[in-house]
Amino acid sequence: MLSLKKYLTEGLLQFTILLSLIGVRVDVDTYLTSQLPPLREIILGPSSAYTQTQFHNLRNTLDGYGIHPKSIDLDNYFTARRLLSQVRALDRFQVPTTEVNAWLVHRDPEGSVSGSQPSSGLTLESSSGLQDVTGPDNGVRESETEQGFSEELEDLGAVAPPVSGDLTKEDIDLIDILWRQDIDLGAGREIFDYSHRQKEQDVDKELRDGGEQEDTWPSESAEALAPNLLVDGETGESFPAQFPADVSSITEAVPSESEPPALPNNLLSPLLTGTESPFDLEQQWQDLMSIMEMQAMEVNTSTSEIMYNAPSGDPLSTNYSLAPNTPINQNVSLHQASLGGCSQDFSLFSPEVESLPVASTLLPLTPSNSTSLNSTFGSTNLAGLFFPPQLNGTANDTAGPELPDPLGGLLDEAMLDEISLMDLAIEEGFNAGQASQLEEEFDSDSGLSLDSSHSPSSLSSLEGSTSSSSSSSSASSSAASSFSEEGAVGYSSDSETLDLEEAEGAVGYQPEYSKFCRMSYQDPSQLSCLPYLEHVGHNHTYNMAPSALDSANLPPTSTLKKGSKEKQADFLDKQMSRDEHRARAMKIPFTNDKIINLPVEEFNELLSKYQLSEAQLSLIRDIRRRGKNKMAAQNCRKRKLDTILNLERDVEDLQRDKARLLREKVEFLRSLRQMKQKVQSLYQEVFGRLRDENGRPYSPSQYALQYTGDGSVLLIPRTLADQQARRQERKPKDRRK
DNA sequence: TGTAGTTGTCATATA
DNA sequence: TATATATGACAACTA
Repeated sequence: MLSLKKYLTEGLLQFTILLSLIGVRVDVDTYLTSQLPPLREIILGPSSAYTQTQFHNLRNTLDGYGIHPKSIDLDNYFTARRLLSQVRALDRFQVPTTEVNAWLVHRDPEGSVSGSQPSSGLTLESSSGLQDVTGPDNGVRESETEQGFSEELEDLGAVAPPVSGDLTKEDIDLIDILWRQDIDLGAGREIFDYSHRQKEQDVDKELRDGGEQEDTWPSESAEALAPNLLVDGETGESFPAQFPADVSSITEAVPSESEPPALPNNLLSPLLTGTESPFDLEQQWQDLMSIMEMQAMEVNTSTSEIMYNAPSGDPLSTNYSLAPNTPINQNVSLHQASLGGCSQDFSLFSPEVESLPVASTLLPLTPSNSTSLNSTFGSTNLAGLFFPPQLNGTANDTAGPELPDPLGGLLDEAMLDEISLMDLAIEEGFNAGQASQLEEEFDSDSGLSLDSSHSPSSLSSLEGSTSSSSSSSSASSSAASSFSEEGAVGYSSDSETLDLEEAEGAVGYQPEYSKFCRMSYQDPSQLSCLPYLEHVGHNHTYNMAPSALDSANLPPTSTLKKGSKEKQADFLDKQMSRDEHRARAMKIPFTNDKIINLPVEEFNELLSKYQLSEAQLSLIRDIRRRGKNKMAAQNCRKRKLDTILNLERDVEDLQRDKARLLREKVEFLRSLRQMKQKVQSLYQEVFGRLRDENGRPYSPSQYALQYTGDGSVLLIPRTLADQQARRQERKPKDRRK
């Protein structure tokens, strides 16, 4: 038996290692917080809230269920009070944290392992040690919670890689072996559970022998500890069941009821079978593997959430014992653990109690109601507040399956969103890379030439230059000054003829753009240094003054020959624009640069200085108009490009926001589903315990529980409950109107 | 030769 | 009304 326990313990431990390596985090702290007291009680003993014998309050009555002064059923009474308190605690909407703790396990030397074997492991020290472990974790969880969901998602996987990086070959082999072990683990979960219970019974026995326990640590708590450990259908981990503890108390309190006296284990067994019978272990592993694949795709938690939030009735999700109760993500925080102590730790590895198929376990308690309980969940009763009547009929079939509810549509919608979320996640990653590529490269084949750095204007935009100044009114003085320094587009400033005073008032353009344009005529070979400008063969110098072109393009005169001068003249002719040719032909006495860029006043003054014919004046005005329009066209194209780029960025941002909101929505829906399951189980349990004056259970078809605003639970006739439900249904409709 | 991208130009609208 | 600017559309040019 010891070897078997050791084997299984190691299996659990190794499975946890495996989970941590694949990035699955299992939150232990969740189950140790005040939200779920039973586990802490099981470990540390019952809290005062549940064990205090409030004799001064014995006459308090739970609505519809009082304590008869002559036959005080304290156990039943306090159980009912606890249930009521849990029902009242449900109004606090609670988003489950996705905190997961994993353990970086090292194998202790054999001696130490044997020394910390389960048989001698669970002592009071171990429980205190648990607190020590969970203490700092809580702090971590709180800080992570503050960071927010999206940030948490963005940080996924930050811790896990080093673990695998430290793996030795032995570790890998071990993981491989364990992986196969774990695949077979499901078949032996009953054994698992039994071993755990056996272990706990050993512990209990040891505690009794040691006599170190106080009286307030009753043996029944240890007994409750043992039978209430359930096995997680997915991980094989043992976890305490919340309700079976009550079940045992019920059987003790009401032995003469329809339920025959049964050992706690016997009570647990149907629960276990109820939990596991629907499970196809192979299917579970496929699910797990699919999660791993999703995570490998860097779809982060969203995909795993998708897996867990299958639509109602989806056997995958409904049978997924991990699903709503074991939020996982890739946040892996590693804790040190030893083989010896892991068995105790695993007992804490419990999903939330809502996952338990309470309904199915409770049915045997009220066999007389079993046929009519389905109708209990009418639209007006407590469950009716959460479940539609037409769907509640399936509530008792199995506790595991998803409860159809009014939110089914939302869930279905969520599933659709999740599908798109997955696409988004993939798409998001792609866009991120694309965006970075856009920033890094200046090449694009898009028809819109989004980052067409072939165009000098886009180059200027990518350099982060003053696009606004260029796109805005070009007549600004700053733009003009920059223009005076860098020269205009295509209308190179003739430094020999154009003084700065005249140029100051000229219409400016982007300096960077002008810089490259000047490069193009000063030294065309420099274009080869800019591959994105290589194939730009357009003439940007058609307005350039011939003198400037000469100085810029002509090789040293010493090397010139007479023949080459003609070639240079032809080259210069080709470099000149049509307007320059015309201006030359018309003998316009000033440069096109001046014609285009001078302010109107100065331009008029310039015209007044010369006696020009009508043809000349017309040509000058055309040159000025075309030149300005040319720059305007360039500005316009650049603005268009900037607009497209900004829109692209906005789309990416919106996609990111949408994905984040979808993830949050999935989280909320998951939490809502958990609460609904809890409400349903509590309702059934409370209703099943109610007895009339003759000690007979109430018929769900005739009575229903109603959850009033002041927190009390009333047992009312079903007809009345139906009426009230109809009123509640009308209210939202009226509001819509 | 066809195609895509760039640029210049025209026509038009607007400030 | 004149001027400047913006923009769609088209053509020319180049790779």
